[in-house]
Amino acid sequence: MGVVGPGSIPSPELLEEFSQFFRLLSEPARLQLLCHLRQGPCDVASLIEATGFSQSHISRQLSQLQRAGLVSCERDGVRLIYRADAELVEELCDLVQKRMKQRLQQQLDQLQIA
Amino acid sequence: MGVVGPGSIPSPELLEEFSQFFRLLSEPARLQLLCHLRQGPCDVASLIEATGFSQSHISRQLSQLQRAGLVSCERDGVRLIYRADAELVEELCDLVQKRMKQRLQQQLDQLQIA
DNA sequence: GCTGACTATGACCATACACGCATACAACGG
DNA sequence: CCGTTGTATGCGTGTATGGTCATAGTCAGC
Repeated sequence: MGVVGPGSIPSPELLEEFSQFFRLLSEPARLQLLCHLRQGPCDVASLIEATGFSQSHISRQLSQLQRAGLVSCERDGVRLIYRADAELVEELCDLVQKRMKQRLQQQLDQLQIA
Repeated sequence: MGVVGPGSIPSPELLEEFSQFFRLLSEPARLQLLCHLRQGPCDVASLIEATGFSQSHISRQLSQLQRAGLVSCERDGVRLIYRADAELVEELCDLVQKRMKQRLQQQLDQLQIA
């Protein structure tokens, strides 16, 4: 039984925290950055190159992810090397994807019957 | 190794799907509705009562959740009884909460040292 | 069919925020 | 110290969407 599960209603504060967290992942740009960083530590220039976003945008998104503890950085001279810190995001995505597959399979089965 | 994990960059389409899903959970109102429904099937009137939101708002949010397969409904005469369909959301929230605790504990430990 | 209860939808406003541009700030090399 | 390079931030704009009100649709009973 989880915090959201049967038997309990989370406090508004907790609800707010959850939603803020999920909001971070609700932006393709941020998700994309996380994916790239998950391949290994990476400097900002590469992220700009890989995503095509402006430097200022990248910077902002990274700082948001950093505040949430999903990403951290260290200096290498004048530039920053970012790294993804938690496998949490992958676990979340895996769960979601598993569910997506289930749903599609069910819909397929429905069509088989008809 | 997951879809987001080391070794792969999800396609833009998949990225979009993930973000759309997380966007659903990024709204406290929807999360709240899910929590209530997770306690058991529930009619709309009760949800309005419990959340204080307008009927139209509830209706819209529920239809979004329904499209995503997180919620379903059946008629009881003229009214609709909604139910939460997947334990997925609870699993997601549990993971996030576990991570939140970890982070807070780490910060606590940092303060203990100083 | 008409009426009344319940739900969905169109129109609308307010706000949040994704982006880019310009610029200020920080760190290294000369 | 000053220029160069790399990163953060103030500002403006456009778009998406949360939220409400009014209204249209849907179902049961008379």
